[in-house]
Amino acid sequence: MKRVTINDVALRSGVSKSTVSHVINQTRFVEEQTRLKVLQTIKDLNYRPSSIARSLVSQRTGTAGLLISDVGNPFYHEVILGVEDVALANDYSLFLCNTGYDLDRGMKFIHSLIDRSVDGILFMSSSMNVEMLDEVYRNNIKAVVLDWGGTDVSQLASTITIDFNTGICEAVQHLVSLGHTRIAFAGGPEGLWTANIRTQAFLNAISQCQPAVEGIVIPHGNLRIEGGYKAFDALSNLSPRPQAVIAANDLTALGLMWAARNAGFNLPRDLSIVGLDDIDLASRVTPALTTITLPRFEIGRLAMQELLALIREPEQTKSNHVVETYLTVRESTTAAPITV
Amino acid sequence: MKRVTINDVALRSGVSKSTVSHVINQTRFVEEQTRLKVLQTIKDLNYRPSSIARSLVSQRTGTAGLLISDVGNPFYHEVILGVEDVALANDYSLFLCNTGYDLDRGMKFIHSLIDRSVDGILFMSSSMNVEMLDEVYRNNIKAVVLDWGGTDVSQLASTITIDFNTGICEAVQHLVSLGHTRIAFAGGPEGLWTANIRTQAFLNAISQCQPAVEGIVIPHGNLRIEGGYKAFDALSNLSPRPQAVIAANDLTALGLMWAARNAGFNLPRDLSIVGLDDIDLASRVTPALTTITLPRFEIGRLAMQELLALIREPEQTKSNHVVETYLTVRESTTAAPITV
DNA sequence: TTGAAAGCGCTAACAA
DNA sequence: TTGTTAGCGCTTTCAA
Repeated sequence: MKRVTINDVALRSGVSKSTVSHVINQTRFVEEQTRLKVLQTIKDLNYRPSSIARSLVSQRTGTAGLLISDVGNPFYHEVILGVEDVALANDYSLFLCNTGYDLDRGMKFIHSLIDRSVDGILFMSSSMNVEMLDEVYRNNIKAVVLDWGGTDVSQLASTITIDFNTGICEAVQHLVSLGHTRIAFAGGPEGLWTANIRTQAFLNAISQCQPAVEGIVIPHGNLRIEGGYKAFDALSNLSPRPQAVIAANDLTALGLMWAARNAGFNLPRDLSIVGLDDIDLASRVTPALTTITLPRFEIGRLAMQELLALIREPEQTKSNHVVETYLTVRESTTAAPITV
Repeated sequence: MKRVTINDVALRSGVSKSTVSHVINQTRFVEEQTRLKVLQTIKDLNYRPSSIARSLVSQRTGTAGLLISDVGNPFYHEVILGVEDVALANDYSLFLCNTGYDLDRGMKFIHSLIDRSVDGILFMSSSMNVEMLDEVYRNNIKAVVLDWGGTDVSQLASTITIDFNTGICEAVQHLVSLGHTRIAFAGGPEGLWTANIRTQAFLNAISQCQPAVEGIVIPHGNLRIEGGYKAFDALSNLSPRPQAVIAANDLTALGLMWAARNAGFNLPRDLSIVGLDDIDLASRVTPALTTITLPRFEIGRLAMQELLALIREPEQTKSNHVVETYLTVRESTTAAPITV
């Protein structure tokens, strides 16, 4: 049960290895008759070239690493699909590297990817650092970094940043058009960059888009459902209570929603809620969640496309893409009660 | 910026390639002094052996394919973590292959994995078929199949099956001990094997564990939240209405829960609900969902361990593992109302 | 129009 | 105790 090699094909078709190779890769002219014979033999023997051997000579593997904090995070789900979509279409295979928010584990993965000579690495994990990027760069491996809050890495990699301002601005305008004048924002954990950037975008949106509106930040969330419960308590204690709230992510929004209902609220009448992320669940709860959508599938595609560009045109300068967010209106927002 | 090779190390340390190789792999005795010198040079040059070159000679890549229907499916989340856990500990890297329930796409992935000479493949996708398995087998690649409903494949691969009977039996007993005598089961789509096996397990549980209980199957769910809504309607129309329901999966259970609440039910008093899967969300909703737990992390670990065993001991016979499920009691089940 | 041969970076049998 | 050398399966130059 030995592997069929190019030699077997050559021998069986009475030609040399190089002819077989050229037939396969269409890399020089081969007489039609011999070409057909070779092709037939390949079929007969069910021959498939070893990409290992190919990689050794071509110095390219057709593989990339996908460094990600947590596959289970609904945010990444469609991002991964987008990445994979482009990868598959370009005959690239992806190594899954789930850091679990652990830097050491991340470094282990990076080394393993370097050893395996991947052509590129997609950094989609907050649990990365410049050291990793440096090491990757020194090994001449291309990298694309998604929405990282750390120091400037544009010398080492291409980057993709998500612009929360556009979406949050739309959300604020939407709420204002519904008559809301006090809008709360249920933020994430204080130390977390990905959370801070969202809170900041909210404050920007208020001052830039609707300076007349009063924006109230409810801090210390945790970007999970329980955080939404707590945010609801905090919100309830405000006086006067805001009738509209934008959450730092959809899970927080769902937590708010469920806590509000448990407190006897009629939704959306008593409280307009806007999420952020547009996870699967968002459109499937009742009332369906109005939320700020991140085009995640497109982000994934873009990231992989950029990586391929970097790999294929080594001279190409690294780019910094910005992806905009936008509001998706569903049922969880409604007109503010009329104040008499 | 050329890659550092074993030759560079050999030259720089004034020894031969083989000595360097033997130092690295500890595969024959090397005098302490030269050993140290080689080690030092490796550090100085920051040398890392190319696993591509290694694979070419060893005929082993240290890679495996993870064929999965949908990374976003919460069921697979912890399974993946388990797989990865064992993989990383054994210096194995995983190729992510997300079939998206598409057989053609699956076959494309299989071919790509064969070309890349993976040592083994984990089939965790309902969208597979025997043809794939056959092709993999013919290429001398090991395979482990998780919980597949198709024909017997024990000649081609090791298998892991999930035993729903144990968990569902426990659930039925739990409900009976709470005083319930009519128990509904909200099933999945009719054609789907993974759904049928669960319904069947429910019927078995009734007849084997608690034949005195009346079991009512509500068919045609879709294993999603909306399916739970519909199941609630169906359930409401039953007369007398069952006061306890087991759902084919957690999402269905959540749908039931939310529909019941929208209908003004007081939960769990008016309806005891049991889920199946124990997804993350299950413990975080209110009331927290009593559910039948699948030890998913362990399933993942087991699958990868079995694959490694197959790879490392080619003589080993393929095994068929059975993993048991069990009940996790939370808040969504309570005593049946006393019938006067 | 095709073949021979060198070489990608490594391991391991055979020599010394 | 270590070095020489023949591959692993392929691509690609150079020659014919």
